Amino acid sequence: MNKVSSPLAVSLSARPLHAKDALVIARVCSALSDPVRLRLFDLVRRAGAAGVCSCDLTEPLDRSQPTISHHLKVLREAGLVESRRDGTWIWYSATPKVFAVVTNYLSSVS
Amino acid sequence: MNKVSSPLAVSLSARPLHAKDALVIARVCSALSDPVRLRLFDLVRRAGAAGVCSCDLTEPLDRSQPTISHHLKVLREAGLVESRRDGTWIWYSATPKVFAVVTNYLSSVS
DNA sequence: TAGATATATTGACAGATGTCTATATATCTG
DNA sequence: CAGATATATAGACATCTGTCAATATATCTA
Repeated sequence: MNKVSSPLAVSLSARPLHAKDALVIARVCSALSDPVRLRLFDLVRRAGAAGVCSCDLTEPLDRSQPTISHHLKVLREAGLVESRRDGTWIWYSATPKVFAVVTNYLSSVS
Repeated sequence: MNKVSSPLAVSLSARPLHAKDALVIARVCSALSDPVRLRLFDLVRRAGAAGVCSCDLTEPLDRSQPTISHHLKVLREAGLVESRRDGTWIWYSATPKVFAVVTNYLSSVS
Protein backbone atom coordinates (compact mmCIF):
# COMPACT_ATOMS: atom_id res chain seq x y z
CA MET A 1 0.00 0.00 0.00
CA ASN A 2 2.98 2.22 0.57
CA LYS A 3 4.29 1.18 -2.78
CA VAL A 4 4.33 3.18 -5.97
CA SER A 5 2.41 1.07 -8.39
CA SER A 6 2.06 3.24 -11.46
CA PRO A 7 4.06 6.02 -13.07
CA LEU A 8 1.40 8.53 -12.15
CA ALA A 9 1.10 7.46 -8.56
CA VAL A 10 2.39 9.98 -6.05
CA SER A 11 0.72 8.31 -3.13
CA LEU A 12 2.08 7.88 0.37
CA SER A 13 5.38 6.17 -0.30
CA ALA A 14 8.47 5.56 1.74
CA ARG A 15 10.08 8.86 0.89
CA PRO A 16 8.74 12.37 1.52
CA LEU A 17 7.12 14.21 -1.30
CA HIS A 18 9.76 15.43 -3.72
CA ALA A 19 9.84 19.08 -4.62
CA LYS A 20 9.16 18.06 -8.20
CA ASP A 21 6.06 16.02 -7.38
CA ALA A 22 4.90 18.75 -5.05
CA LEU A 23 4.97 21.15 -7.98
CA VAL A 24 2.68 18.92 -10.04
CA ILE A 25 0.13 18.51 -7.29
CA ALA A 26 0.32 22.12 -6.18
CA ARG A 27 -0.30 23.18 -9.76
CA VAL A 28 -3.56 21.27 -9.92
CA CYS A 29 -4.64 22.35 -6.44
CA SER A 30 -3.83 25.91 -7.38
CA ALA A 31 -6.10 25.67 -10.39
CA LEU A 32 -8.90 24.48 -8.12
CA SER A 33 -8.21 26.95 -5.34
CA ASP A 34 -10.66 29.56 -6.55
CA PRO A 35 -14.40 29.04 -5.91
CA VAL A 36 -15.46 30.42 -9.25
CA ARG A 37 -12.92 28.33 -11.12
CA LEU A 38 -13.94 25.27 -9.17
CA ARG A 39 -17.57 25.73 -10.13
CA LEU A 40 -16.49 26.40 -13.67
CA PHE A 41 -14.60 23.15 -13.75
CA ASP A 42 -17.60 21.44 -12.22
CA LEU A 43 -19.83 22.67 -15.02
CA VAL A 44 -17.36 21.44 -17.61
CA ARG A 45 -16.94 17.97 -16.18
CA ARG A 46 -20.65 17.31 -15.84
CA ALA A 47 -20.92 17.90 -19.56
CA GLY A 48 -18.99 14.67 -20.08
CA ALA A 49 -17.13 13.81 -23.25
CA ALA A 50 -19.39 15.98 -25.38
CA GLY A 51 -18.23 19.03 -23.49
CA VAL A 52 -19.94 22.35 -23.00
CA CYS A 53 -19.92 25.49 -25.03
CA SER A 54 -18.00 28.33 -23.47
CA CYS A 55 -20.94 30.59 -24.18
CA ASP A 56 -23.00 28.68 -21.62
CA LEU A 57 -20.49 29.17 -18.83
CA THR A 58 -20.48 32.93 -18.41
CA GLU A 59 -23.99 33.53 -17.18
CA PRO A 60 -24.30 30.87 -14.44
CA LEU A 61 -21.11 32.06 -12.74
CA ASP A 62 -21.98 35.73 -12.78
CA ARG A 63 -18.62 36.87 -14.10
CA SER A 64 -17.63 38.79 -17.19
CA GLN A 65 -16.75 36.96 -20.37
CA PRO A 66 -13.04 37.83 -20.15
CA THR A 67 -12.91 36.59 -16.59
CA ILE A 68 -14.40 33.23 -17.55
CA SER A 69 -12.02 33.06 -20.49
CA HIS A 70 -9.15 33.68 -18.13
CA HIS A 71 -10.26 30.94 -15.74
CA LEU A 72 -10.69 28.49 -18.58
CA LYS A 73 -7.15 29.23 -19.64
CA VAL A 74 -5.89 28.48 -16.14
CA LEU A 75 -7.79 25.19 -16.08
CA ARG A 76 -6.46 24.32 -19.52
CA GLU A 77 -2.87 25.10 -18.61
CA ALA A 78 -3.23 22.96 -15.50
CA GLY A 79 -4.29 20.10 -17.75
CA LEU A 80 -7.74 19.85 -16.23
CA VAL A 81 -9.75 20.70 -19.33
CA GLU A 82 -9.23 20.73 -23.06
CA SER A 83 -10.92 22.75 -25.77
CA ARG A 84 -11.84 22.27 -29.37
CA ARG A 85 -13.20 24.84 -31.74
CA ASP A 86 -16.42 24.25 -33.61
CA GLY A 87 -17.04 27.17 -35.87
CA THR A 88 -17.60 30.34 -33.93
CA TRP A 89 -17.70 28.73 -30.55
CA ILE A 90 -15.46 26.55 -28.46
CA TRP A 91 -16.30 23.41 -26.51
CA TYR A 92 -14.59 22.56 -23.29
CA SER A 93 -14.38 19.12 -21.76
CA ALA A 94 -12.66 17.74 -18.69
CA THR A 95 -9.47 15.70 -18.98
CA PRO A 96 -9.51 13.62 -15.82
CA LYS A 97 -6.10 12.06 -16.38
CA VAL A 98 -4.25 14.74 -14.47
CA PHE A 99 -6.43 14.02 -11.49
CA ALA A 100 -4.74 10.68 -11.03
CA VAL A 101 -1.76 12.44 -9.55
CA VAL A 102 -3.76 14.42 -7.07
CA THR A 103 -6.33 11.83 -6.11
CA ASN A 104 -3.69 9.16 -5.73
CA TYR A 105 -1.91 11.36 -3.29
CA LEU A 106 -4.91 12.75 -1.43
CA SER A 107 -6.84 9.51 -1.21
CA SER A 108 -3.95 7.86 0.58
CA VAL A 109 -4.65 10.14 3.51
CA SER A 110 -8.11 9.05 4.55
CA MET B 1 -22.26 6.51 -10.08
CA ASN B 2 -23.75 9.96 -10.22
CA LYS B 3 -25.30 9.40 -6.83
CA VAL B 4 -24.50 11.01 -3.52
CA SER B 5 -23.87 8.15 -1.11
CA SER B 6 -22.74 9.78 2.10
CA PRO B 7 -23.45 12.99 4.02
CA LEU B 8 -19.96 14.29 3.40
CA ALA B 9 -20.02 13.51 -0.25
CA VAL B 10 -19.85 16.51 -2.49
CA SER B 11 -19.32 14.19 -5.42
CA LEU B 12 -20.80 14.48 -8.86
CA SER B 13 -24.47 14.81 -8.06
CA ALA B 14 -27.48 15.94 -10.00
CA ARG B 15 -26.95 19.61 -9.28
CA PRO B 16 -23.95 21.79 -10.03
CA LEU B 17 -21.54 22.58 -7.29
CA HIS B 18 -23.06 25.19 -5.00
CA ALA B 19 -21.09 28.33 -4.25
CA LYS B 20 -21.04 27.26 -0.61
CA ASP B 21 -19.59 23.82 -1.29
CA ALA B 22 -17.15 25.36 -3.72
CA LEU B 23 -15.84 27.53 -0.93
CA VAL B 24 -15.10 24.54 1.28
CA ILE B 25 -13.25 22.65 -1.42
CA ALA B 26 -11.45 25.72 -2.70
CA ARG B 27 -10.28 26.45 0.81
CA VAL B 28 -8.60 23.08 1.11
CA CYS B 29 -7.19 23.21 -2.40
CA SER B 30 -5.88 26.66 -1.65
CA ALA B 31 -4.06 25.38 1.41
CA LEU B 32 -2.41 22.73 -0.76
CA SER B 33 -1.69 25.03 -3.66
CA ASP B 34 1.80 25.94 -2.55
CA PRO B 35 4.64 23.44 -3.10
CA VAL B 36 6.35 24.18 0.19
CA ARG B 37 3.10 23.92 2.12
CA LEU B 38 2.24 20.69 0.33
CA ARG B 39 5.56 19.13 1.33
CA LEU B 40 5.07 20.49 4.83
CA PHE B 41 1.71 18.79 5.05
CA ASP B 42 3.26 15.64 3.64
CA LEU B 43 5.86 15.61 6.41
CA VAL B 44 3.16 16.05 9.02
CA ARG B 45 0.91 13.32 7.75
CA ARG B 46 3.64 10.73 7.47
CA ALA B 47 4.24 11.27 11.18
CA GLY B 48 0.88 9.63 11.83
CA ALA B 49 -1.09 10.08 15.01
CA ALA B 50 2.02 10.78 17.06
CA GLY B 51 2.67 13.87 15.01
CA VAL B 52 5.90 15.68 14.38
CA CYS B 53 7.63 18.44 16.26
CA SER B 54 7.54 21.78 14.54
CA CYS B 55 11.26 22.10 15.17
CA ASP B 56 11.90 19.24 12.74
CA LEU B 57 10.00 20.89 9.90
CA THR B 58 12.03 24.01 9.28
CA GLU B 59 15.29 22.54 8.09
CA PRO B 60 14.07 20.00 5.48
CA LEU B 61 12.02 22.64 3.70
CA ASP B 62 14.74 25.25 3.55
CA ARG B 63 12.58 28.09 4.74
CA SER B 64 12.84 30.41 7.71
CA GLN B 65 11.13 29.54 10.97
CA PRO B 66 8.51 32.30 10.63
CA THR B 67 7.67 31.11 7.15
CA ILE B 68 7.10 27.54 8.31
CA SER B 69 5.06 28.85 11.21
CA HIS B 70 2.95 30.82 8.78
CA HIS B 71 2.37 27.79 6.55
CA LEU B 72 1.43 25.64 9.51
CA LYS B 73 -1.13 28.26 10.47
CA VAL B 74 -2.64 28.13 6.99
CA LEU B 75 -2.85 24.34 7.13
CA ARG B 76 -4.40 24.51 10.59
CA GLU B 77 -7.00 27.07 9.58
CA ALA B 78 -7.90 24.93 6.60
CA GLY B 79 -8.54 22.07 9.00
CA LEU B 80 -5.81 19.88 7.57
CA VAL B 81 -3.61 19.68 10.65
CA GLU B 82 -3.96 20.19 14.37
CA SER B 83 -1.41 21.10 16.98
CA ARG B 84 -0.84 20.36 20.64
CA ARG B 85 1.72 21.88 22.89
CA ASP B 86 4.15 19.73 24.83
CA GLY B 87 6.31 21.92 26.93
CA THR B 88 8.45 24.20 24.87
CA TRP B 89 7.62 22.63 21.56
CA ILE B 90 4.53 21.91 19.58
CA TRP B 91 3.48 18.75 17.79
CA TYR B 92 1.53 18.80 14.59
CA SER B 93 -0.54 15.94 13.23
CA ALA B 94 -2.78 15.58 10.21
CA THR B 95 -6.56 15.63 10.52
CA PRO B 96 -7.64 13.72 7.44
CA LYS B 97 -11.36 14.23 8.01
CA VAL B 98 -11.53 17.38 5.96
CA PHE B 99 -10.12 15.46 3.07
CA ALA B 100 -13.33 13.52 2.74
CA VAL B 101 -15.00 16.52 1.18
CA VAL B 102 -12.29 17.07 -1.36
CA THR B 103 -11.50 13.48 -2.22
CA ASN B 104 -15.16 12.60 -2.52
CA TYR B 105 -15.51 15.35 -5.03
CA LEU B 106 -12.29 14.84 -6.92
CA SER B 107 -12.37 11.07 -7.01
CA SER B 108 -15.72 11.11 -8.72
CA VAL B 109 -13.98 12.50 -11.78
CA SER B 110 -11.69 9.66 -12.77
C1' DT C 1 14.10 35.30 38.65
C1' DA C 2 17.30 35.03 34.66
C1' DG C 3 18.81 32.82 30.69
C1' DA C 4 17.94 29.62 27.00
C1' DT C 5 15.08 27.60 23.61
C1' DA C 6 10.81 26.99 20.73
C1' DT C 7 7.14 29.07 18.46
C1' DA C 8 4.21 33.00 17.00
C1' DT C 9 3.47 37.69 15.49
C1' DT C 10 4.62 42.06 13.15
C1' DG C 11 5.87 44.76 9.42
C1' DA C 12 7.72 45.12 5.01
C1' DC C 13 8.11 44.07 0.15
C1' DA C 14 8.02 41.94 -4.38
C1' DG C 15 5.28 39.24 -7.10
C1' DA C 16 0.97 36.76 -8.11
C1' DT C 17 -4.12 36.81 -8.61
C1' DG C 18 -9.15 37.94 -9.69
C1' DT C 19 -11.67 41.17 -11.82
C1' DC C 20 -13.13 44.61 -15.00
C1' DT C 21 -13.39 47.57 -19.46
C1' DA C 22 -11.75 48.12 -23.88
C1' DT C 23 -10.03 46.05 -27.78
C1' DA C 24 -8.42 42.47 -30.86
C1' DT C 25 -9.02 38.12 -33.29
C1' DA C 26 -11.57 34.42 -35.36
C1' DT C 27 -15.45 32.58 -37.65
C1' DC C 28 -19.87 32.49 -39.84
C1' DT C 29 -23.39 34.50 -42.93
C1' DG C 30 -25.43 37.36 -46.20
C1' DC D 1 -16.38 42.15 -48.29
C1' DA D 2 -19.34 43.81 -44.25
C1' DG D 3 -21.72 42.94 -40.25
C1' DA D 4 -22.67 39.91 -36.39
C1' DT D 5 -21.28 36.85 -32.89
C1' DA D 6 -17.94 34.17 -29.95
C1' DT D 7 -13.70 34.05 -27.74
C1' DA D 8 -9.11 35.82 -26.45
C1' DT D 9 -5.83 39.39 -25.16
C1' DA D 10 -4.13 43.80 -23.12
C1' DG D 11 -3.95 46.90 -19.59
C1' DA D 12 -5.26 48.55 -15.15
C1' DC D 13 -6.14 48.09 -10.30
C1' DA D 14 -7.01 46.41 -5.68
C1' DT D 15 -6.16 42.57 -2.99
C1' DC D 16 -3.78 38.45 -1.65
C1' DT D 17 0.46 35.67 -0.93
C1' DG D 18 5.17 33.87 0.19
C1' DT D 19 9.06 35.33 2.21
C1' DC D 20 12.24 37.40 5.45
C1' DA D 21 14.38 40.01 9.56
C1' DA D 22 13.14 41.66 13.82
C1' DT D 23 10.60 41.11 17.78
C1' DA D 24 7.32 39.17 21.04
C1' DT D 25 5.51 35.32 23.71
C1' DA D 26 5.64 30.95 26.03
C1' DT D 27 7.93 27.43 28.47
C1' DC D 28 11.64 25.04 30.68
C1' DT D 29 15.66 24.92 33.74
C1' DA D 30 19.14 26.37 36.78
